[in-house]
Amino acid sequence: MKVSRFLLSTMKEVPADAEIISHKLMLRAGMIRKLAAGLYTWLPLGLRVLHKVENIIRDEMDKSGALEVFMPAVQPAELWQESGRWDQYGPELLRLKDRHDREFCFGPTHEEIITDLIRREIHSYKQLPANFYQIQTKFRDEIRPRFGIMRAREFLMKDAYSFHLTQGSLEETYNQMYETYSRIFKRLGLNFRAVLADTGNIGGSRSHEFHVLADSGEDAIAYSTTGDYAANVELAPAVPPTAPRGQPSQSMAAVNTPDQHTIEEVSRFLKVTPAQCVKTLIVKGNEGLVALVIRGDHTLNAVKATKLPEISQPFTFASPEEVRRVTGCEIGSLGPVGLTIPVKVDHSAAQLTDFVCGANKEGQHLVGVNWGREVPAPKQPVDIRNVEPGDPSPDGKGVLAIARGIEVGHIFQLGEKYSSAMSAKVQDEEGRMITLLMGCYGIGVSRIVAAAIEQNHDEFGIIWPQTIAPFTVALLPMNMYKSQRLLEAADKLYQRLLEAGVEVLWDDRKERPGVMFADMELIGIPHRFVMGEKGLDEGYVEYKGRWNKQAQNVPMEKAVEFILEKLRG
RNA sequence: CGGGGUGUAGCUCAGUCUGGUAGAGCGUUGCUUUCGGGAGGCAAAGGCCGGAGGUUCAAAUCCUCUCACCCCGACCA
Repeated sequence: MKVSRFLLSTMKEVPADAEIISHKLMLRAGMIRKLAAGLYTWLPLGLRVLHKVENIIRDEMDKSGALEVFMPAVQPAELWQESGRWDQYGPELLRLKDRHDREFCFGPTHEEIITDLIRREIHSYKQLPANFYQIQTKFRDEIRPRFGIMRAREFLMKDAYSFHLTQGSLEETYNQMYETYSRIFKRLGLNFRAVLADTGNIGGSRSHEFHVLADSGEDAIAYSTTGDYAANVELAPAVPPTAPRGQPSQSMAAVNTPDQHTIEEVSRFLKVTPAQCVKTLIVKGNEGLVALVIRGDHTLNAVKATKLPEISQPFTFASPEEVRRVTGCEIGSLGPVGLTIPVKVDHSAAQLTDFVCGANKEGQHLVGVNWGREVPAPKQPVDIRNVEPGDPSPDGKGVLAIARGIEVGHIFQLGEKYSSAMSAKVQDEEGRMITLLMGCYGIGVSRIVAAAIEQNHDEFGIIWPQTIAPFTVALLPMNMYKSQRLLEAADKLYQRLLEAGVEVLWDDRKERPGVMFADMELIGIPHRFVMGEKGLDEGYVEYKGRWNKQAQNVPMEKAVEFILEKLRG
């Protein structure tokens, strides 16, 4: 490709609304342009990368034996009503009506569609197991689209759905997908980690997420520093303390704590550690309000809390008015002592003796509080906090550390959730109708492009992993339009590279060298040949890898072979 | 959805408080130069000041309404 025939829309300045590095670089490199909130056009440069990602995924999925299909993006409401998700999904589901006033949605995912297809097409156990995938545009009406393509509303996703007669077969395919995903992310040149995950509103049981490790990641993942354990913090269980609760040594007393509301303020004011305090959070339950008590230095895990039978879904904090009605005081002075609503206590908080808590009176806290004395001892402490770095690993090996990750893949064992709701059944060997078991496996294709940039960039721009670079080699002749023989030499090398199947981008613009260098570095082409009159005289081209500090000279006639060698290596 | 903010040239932004003929830098086009790191010079094109209504002799500027976009937001108890 010649730059003069390409749309190279690079920018020096950064559009004001880009926050994270991948968003800035994708805009500056001319990969994407925003149309509206969460909606992006892919320019030719970006699309080349997107297609590379897509093709690697397609290749590995095909190798795994999965079959590609292509389902409609727009889906009839009936199927969603049948699965029950039409009502469950909420405002994230973009709903539409056609001219006959029939209801549709723009698919955020395709469980209903594939299940409908399979129940019509597959009738015998002999056709199982089966795994179908597609690469499709999805739409989720996110509350707050941000970070460019990273959290867009419209995005490209690879989703696969497998069907099984037995749990064993489901597990086999699940494990195979786990391996396939690992190969895909490895080929994409990403530093990633598979972690245990919550199943969210897709439903089902067992689940892993694949995260690209990056500080800008929106998810926190907990992993054992010595063992194999890794899980999304949403899910990672906090190991309950094993030691029995100690004996009280203080008597309870109320102290004045004027204008001290946060744990930090109160603990500093009273000269105790946050871990010696408890915080009381009041949330909506299925029957009135419920108080949740956790240790002052811990944070609530809403995903875990929502799984308690007493807590209503979705997880919602009580409003200040509701809190006042139930406790008679403001948020900021709450405590478990004397509460009349149900109280659920985290394991670590239940372990405390002589602790500090709000007095349920404005400007007062209680010290020397003890379970089983001023407050009923929690009969069944619960796990409702986020794990912290240094907590014991749930598998008993080592302690946990926390890293940030970008979720790029998610695999689930759905079980019968959709197949039973939509009665997708086949006959087994004995002619019995068996409800299918399902697995589902997603990859955020467009998000991967952003994630790859988060992991691979420097002050000059993007540094593409070889396998997804939009072009392999940048060919930069210096002042070519002043030298006919340089132009001819550049053209010759260009043709030779093309014939060798190398994706070369020839900067044939009448630009100054600085502009060419800056552009090619910004758009992240991994290999660069620079040609000048001097090199021509002496029979070499200058080579520099995008990640190299130093350039080197390569004999002109060896240039193609040199690149091919680099690509093999 | 709640709170905050921003809409002026393709991009980044001044100008708005204090009303009086629309600005800069970058980019674009043409010419020029000593042309290996976004260089210099000359010239030019390009804006209903997000939209609608109002106040005024006069509105980018003041008022009202609207639309769009951005940021923050339940782990505070």
